Amino acid sequence: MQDTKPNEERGVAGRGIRTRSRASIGAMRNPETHRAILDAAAAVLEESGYAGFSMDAVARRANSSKPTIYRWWRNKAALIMEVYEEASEAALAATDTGSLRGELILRLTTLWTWWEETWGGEGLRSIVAEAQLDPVTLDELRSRFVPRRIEFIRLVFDRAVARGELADASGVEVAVAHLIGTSWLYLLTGRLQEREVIAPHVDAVVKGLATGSSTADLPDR
Amino acid sequence: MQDTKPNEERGVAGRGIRTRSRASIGAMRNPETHRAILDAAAAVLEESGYAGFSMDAVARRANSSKPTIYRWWRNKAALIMEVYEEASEAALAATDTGSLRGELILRLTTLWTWWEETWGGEGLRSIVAEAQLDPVTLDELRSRFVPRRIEFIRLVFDRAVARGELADASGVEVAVAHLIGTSWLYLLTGRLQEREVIAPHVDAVVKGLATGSSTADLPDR
Amino acid sequence: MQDTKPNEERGVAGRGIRTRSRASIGAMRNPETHRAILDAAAAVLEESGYAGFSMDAVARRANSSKPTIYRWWRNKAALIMEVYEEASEAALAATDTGSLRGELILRLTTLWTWWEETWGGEGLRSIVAEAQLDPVTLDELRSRFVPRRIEFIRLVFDRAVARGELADASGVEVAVAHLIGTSWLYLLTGRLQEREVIAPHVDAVVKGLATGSSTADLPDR
Amino acid sequence: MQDTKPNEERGVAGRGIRTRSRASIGAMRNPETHRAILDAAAAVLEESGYAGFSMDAVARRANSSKPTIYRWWRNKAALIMEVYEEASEAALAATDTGSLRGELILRLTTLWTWWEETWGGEGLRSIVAEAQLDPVTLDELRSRFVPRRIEFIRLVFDRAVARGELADASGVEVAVAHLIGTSWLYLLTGRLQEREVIAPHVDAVVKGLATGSSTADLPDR
DNA sequence: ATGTAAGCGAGACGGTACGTCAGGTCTTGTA
DNA sequence: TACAAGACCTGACGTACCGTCTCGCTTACAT
Repeated sequence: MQDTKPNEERGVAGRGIRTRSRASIGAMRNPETHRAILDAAAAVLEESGYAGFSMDAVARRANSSKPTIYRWWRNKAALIMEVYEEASEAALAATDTGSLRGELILRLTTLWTWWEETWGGEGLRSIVAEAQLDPVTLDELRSRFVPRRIEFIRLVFDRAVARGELADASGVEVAVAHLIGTSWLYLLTGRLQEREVIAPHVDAVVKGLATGSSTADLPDR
Repeated sequence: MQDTKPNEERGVAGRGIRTRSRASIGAMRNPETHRAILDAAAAVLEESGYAGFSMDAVARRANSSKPTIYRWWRNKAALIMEVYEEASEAALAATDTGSLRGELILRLTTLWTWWEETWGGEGLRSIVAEAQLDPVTLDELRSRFVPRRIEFIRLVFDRAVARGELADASGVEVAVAHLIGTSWLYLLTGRLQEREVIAPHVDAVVKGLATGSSTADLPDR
Repeated sequence: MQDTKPNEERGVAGRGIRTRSRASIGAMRNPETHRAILDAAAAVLEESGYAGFSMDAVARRANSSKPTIYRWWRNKAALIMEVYEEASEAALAATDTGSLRGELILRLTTLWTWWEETWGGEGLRSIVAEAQLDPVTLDELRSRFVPRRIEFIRLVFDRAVARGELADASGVEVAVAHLIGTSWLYLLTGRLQEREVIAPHVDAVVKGLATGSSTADLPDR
Repeated sequence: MQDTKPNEERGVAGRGIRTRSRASIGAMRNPETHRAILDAAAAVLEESGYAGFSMDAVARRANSSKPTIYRWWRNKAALIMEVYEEASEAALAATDTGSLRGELILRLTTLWTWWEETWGGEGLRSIVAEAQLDPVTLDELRSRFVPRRIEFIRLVFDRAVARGELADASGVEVAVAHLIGTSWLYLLTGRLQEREVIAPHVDAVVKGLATGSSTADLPDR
């Protein structure tokens, strides 16, 4: 995730542009190439968005080649997923504010802001869109990608349970789906700037959990 | 639905005043062709899904032609939106079971089932994916398409208010976003078969509304 | 060929643009419409050349409609042929300078100049190109159109025979084909500005005819 | 012929000095594909003529693809030109019968026959027609294509000069234009079957050259 | 030290779809 | 019945991007 070669000869140009092409380093995967491709992918997403994101553009930008990209990533979606996960982990560091509500609001606000102000949102929009085109990618999205995003929110609830703010973890499943689903909805419909809806949603979630998750007293239809 | 303007905008003035009459007499849009194209679009979605949905395929299937399709619909997304809205209105007729909870569960279950068992889900997935590719489509999605979907759920809450089951409409906004967001999340990640999550989500929503929407007693971060 | 309606209400705009649309004059062919279409065809050729010459453009320009054009002309080529013949007759009036050589040079120079400085050349280039696309048009070109163009040159030779400058008309066939063929070659390859080649060709023709057309003294292979 | 430059120009320097080596190693143009496309182009011309000649048809026939064709040929005209030049060189081999007249008649007869009995004529008709649609193609026709065709005839005259049958090369320019122009005229108007006109034209040319090209004794207009 | 096998760049390639253009026909309602 | 308006089908255009392939260079590592 970090360049570990201290003596690398990367040019001055910014992210994703290798100024000199370079050949193989032998019969092993070249980490510099790998890095350059990920950086280029991020840069292309940043500059051109999903609509302008083509494998050719990434290869050109990375001073690499399409076959090399396809050697390491199954397809466009896999590449975007990797670069998204890497960047989101770096950008969305853990927080602990001591209260469930505060932490959720902070976390979601940070997320929405990252989505809107970097290529992050474009990245996730790309992943979702690509997944609609290919069953394998959709499966990858469901079984691997989304669970990790869920974990990102779920941790907050786990901490609340640990410190006794929540009695148990029942209802957390629903709460997380509520927050993730709503966030995606706002992302995918271009409404990320409506940041003021975050607090009400968090409040609804927190209140729902606080009063217990029993549904026994609810009238059936 | 069924905006029949041939690609450029009609006048803005509403309220029954046609700002400009049709520029001339002459051949009118052929409703049979219109119908055939919509039917073909649905059929292609059904048979080939979003990945196999091409304007060529629709034109071929409708015994029509690409120029004719593009005369009436700006792009793929516009066509799918129209056919989706038409079909969803027909398939998801109103219900009234007398209780907010029951009605929401019924409505969502019906929706998820329609999505999964017809081309409906494929249609919405297509619309969302296409919107990520084109700003104009995204705008159309946000400003026209989603509000109508929201209305579909909101009506249920309005009825609950009318019959006194809910004190007021505060919090409905959040509740609707919760349900729509969650539904989209499950649709877009291929988890529509997990129908058992519907009830817990509805319960969370109903309970949240029942106990009032005040957040004054919630601890800030 | 001329507008014969003195009280017509043509606008001020130049050739080929009817400022107001007008409807049918009943169950007969409307000569004004006919005229407007021919004028529009010439105007479109002038402004956009063969590449930009479309039936839609002509209809629009004439404030007429495609069905009306197709009612009177079989296809694009037929329309261009008519407008070309009309204009060429008007532009290339007869001449009589008293000598075969002088008359041929004058006639050809006038023709090349008309081709180059008006839409005339574009018109003939269009006709030739269209004829390569459709056998019926090619037949029309061979059996009707070209003979008239040949006549245009042949007359000069006939006059030379009449005044005794030529002994007989033998060899005229070859001479005419030589001049027409060369002119077309220069037109179709975009070399009309090389006007200085006209005289040498005319000289070759005149000399060939003057010395008799007998080939008896020529060595066989 | 067979310019294999991928659409943009190579360096201008000629004479065996490659001004720039290939930017990189890597996959070379596949000669089989190149061959297949040329063959397919000829086959489509043969079977469907110019009217039925589409890039789609060629791509389909060659088991290739449109982008591949457009990678190597700027447009339809460029493709037809290459295939025409290749085939005409193969079909119209040099001849030497010892007399100017005999050689010209043989050469023209061979040409007209090849035009009429193979797709050759259709090819040239296509080239001429296409050139009327696009200025760049017209320029290519004038500056490169036609000079080569002229050379084909001019060689005959050069040989006649060499063996003393002609005093000098003056007048050859006119003679060649006469023969090419006439041949094109008969080709483009669908009169190739009138092979009997060849000899008179050749005779006119030969006689004109034999008696010198001086025009001093000709009366001016 | 040397052969081998992989990584790599360059980019050609087949395929599929895009959105547009033009030709020529058909339909509608007006004059 | 001629006409304008324009909808319509057909078929081709030239381009974009996908993911695969071939080529020949370079280099680590096993021999």
